[in-house]
Amino acid sequence: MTVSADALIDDRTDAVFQALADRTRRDIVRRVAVEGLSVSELASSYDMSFAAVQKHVAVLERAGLVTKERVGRSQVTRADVGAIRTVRDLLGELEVQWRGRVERIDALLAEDA
Amino acid sequence: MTVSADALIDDRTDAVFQALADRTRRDIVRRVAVEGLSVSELASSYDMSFAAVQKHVAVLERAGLVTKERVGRSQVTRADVGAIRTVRDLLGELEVQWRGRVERIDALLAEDA
DNA sequence: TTGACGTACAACCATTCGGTTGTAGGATGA
DNA sequence: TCATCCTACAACCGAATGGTTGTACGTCAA
Repeated sequence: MTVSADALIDDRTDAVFQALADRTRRDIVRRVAVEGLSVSELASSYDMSFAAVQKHVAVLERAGLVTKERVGRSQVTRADVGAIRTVRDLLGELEVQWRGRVERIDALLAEDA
Repeated sequence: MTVSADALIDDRTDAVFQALADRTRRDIVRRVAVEGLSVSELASSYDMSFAAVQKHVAVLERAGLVTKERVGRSQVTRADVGAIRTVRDLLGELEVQWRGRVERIDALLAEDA
């Protein structure tokens, strides 16, 4: 049970970091964090085809960083509330483990002194 | 000047997120955050070739998340002190922008009430 | 000196990625 | 209704990724 759960978490984490590993997608997240934007509004900001931007939004959506909501004929994209916090927490966990290492080093230094 | 500086930051950020977008590499970072490990010590933990693990370490090193130090015939890998914090700060920045959006929504709700 | 160990790196392979163009379908306004 | 706007998606392409095996080089111990 926990094995498959861990695998799911890993899948999710893979997807999230992969999604953020592209500057266009990071820029999209920044912009839709400020206000909801349609795909075509987003597309007009970048020097690439509409389809390319559409793919980027799809990647972000699959990673759960962004949600889409149909409004009339446009599809309004918004940053997901909890997702960014989740990523930061993952990094925070890493930082805690790293801090443990630093404390060990400090302890060793104190021992020498 | 600032343009090229921004481009460099983007390159770095691309590399960091990309490096963390693989569960084996995340696991390596976690482990070398606790204690320095040689590449072969790392390699013995994963069900893949030595060369594959070596490549993963190289990716982490290029992203600046990890440093290698020669000790005898082994190459001790350690998590880089500032790097993880840098990544967390990047996420923090995103979260600040997202929080700005939430405050706008709160303001609108207050207006209605 | 000679093995054995730890590492580096090249070459190769299948798959994924980031981009393109083209086609098709649902919603809107005249 | 009909032209237009916005979106969706398939097919394709070159480059990068994640893995493999094989070869070569430095370092240590006997």
